[in-house]
Amino acid sequence: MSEESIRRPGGRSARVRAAVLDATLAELADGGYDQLTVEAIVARSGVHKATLYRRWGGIDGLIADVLSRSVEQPWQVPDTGSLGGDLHAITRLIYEGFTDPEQGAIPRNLIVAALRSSQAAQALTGFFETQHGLAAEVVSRAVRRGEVPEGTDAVDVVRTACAPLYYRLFVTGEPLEEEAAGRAAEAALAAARAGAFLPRERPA
Amino acid sequence: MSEESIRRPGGRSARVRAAVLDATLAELADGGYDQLTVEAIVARSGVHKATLYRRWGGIDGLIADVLSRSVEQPWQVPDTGSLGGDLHAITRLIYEGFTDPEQGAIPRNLIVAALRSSQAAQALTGFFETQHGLAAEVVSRAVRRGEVPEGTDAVDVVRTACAPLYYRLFVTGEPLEEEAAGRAAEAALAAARAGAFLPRERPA
DNA sequence: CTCATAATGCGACCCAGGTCGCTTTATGAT
DNA sequence: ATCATAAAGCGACCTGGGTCGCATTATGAG
Repeated sequence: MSEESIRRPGGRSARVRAAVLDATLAELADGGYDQLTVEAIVARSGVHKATLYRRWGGIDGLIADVLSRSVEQPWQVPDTGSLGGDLHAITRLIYEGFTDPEQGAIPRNLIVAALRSSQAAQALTGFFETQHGLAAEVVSRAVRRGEVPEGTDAVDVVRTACAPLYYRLFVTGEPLEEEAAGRAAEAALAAARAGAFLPRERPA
Repeated sequence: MSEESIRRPGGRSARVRAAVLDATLAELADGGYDQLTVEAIVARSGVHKATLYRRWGGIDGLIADVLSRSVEQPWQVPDTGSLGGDLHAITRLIYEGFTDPEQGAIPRNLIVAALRSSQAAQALTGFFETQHGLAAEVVSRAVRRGEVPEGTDAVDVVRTACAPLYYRLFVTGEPLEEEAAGRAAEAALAAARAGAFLPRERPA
């Protein structure tokens, strides 16, 4: 949206954007969901309120922008040599990313904030599409190795591994322990091996 | 919270509560997340704004009340004779509940609304705790039948079956098809059979 | 039937979120 | 260096969510 469509990528616009995004993350870090107010961001960044509304349209657009920015920073897809190892590594990454006592609050609050706005929710959809696409690579490799049957829906394996973590964190509000993350990976692995992610043939 | 703690369960309080909750559901039905405003509910129910704030404290409390009310209406846990059949029935119930072209909007918007408030999110946690507890029965039966290994974490099987549906609907925003629901059940079944939900012994 | 009072109705009020028109600044092209 | 203009600053203003004090109603007890 507000990627490189800026007419003047020179100093000022960039500085303002950086200031606002930094302030947003900072606010997200110590504050949380409810404290993420335009006033606070304006106060912290020193940018005028009207400017923020003009460029982002409000909190929603701001969160969406933060999200789309985080997509641009790719991560290293694990490659341990086995599907089980890779899935465990992925769920562990998620687990650590969200539960780290210091840095975990930022992504956690970011997702929560994104869930609270229709506009940002769309950005979230794109975010996960990207992440799923990247992560699906571990399944493709496993198919090539013959670990799981050909025709296995790679993205669905990833979804199955990740879903329980997000489910706990953001839907049911249950605590997320390390063991739960491991189990989710284990379950996805077992299901994939059993062929649960093959295109179904009969309506059952 | 606001269950039977009402001092005057007689006509008026009950009428007001019914009117407000009905109006909330109605608003949830046709409107959606963002249209769920106090003004709209007040206008539709004929109840005064101040009354609503006094009794529920705002939209958050109202949603929480609607949620806790829906918990009281228990559902029939399926018993098809096999774990696979039961899990499929459960995910199908969820699928139909949320995707029904007419009635589906209400629970969908209700969850979305609940996700948007700290207070209602707590009510959601209780809601899922109850649902999980009920649904876990199908796993307990399967353990007794010897379908899955003894020691299997029943609630975790249920979580694994349900998580992908909620994940799609409320986190990633992907569409939820019937096939995806079936696959989730299938995956949970396969994983349970393979012993993925046994207490782990070694740190792996 | 009467009465104390819980609960709602009512409207004025406050204030934070968001908008608007204008001014000022700084970017990038000439 | 100059200049047209995109973008940010600025403050007044508007709107609507949320609160307060008081009047009114209806409930349930005696």
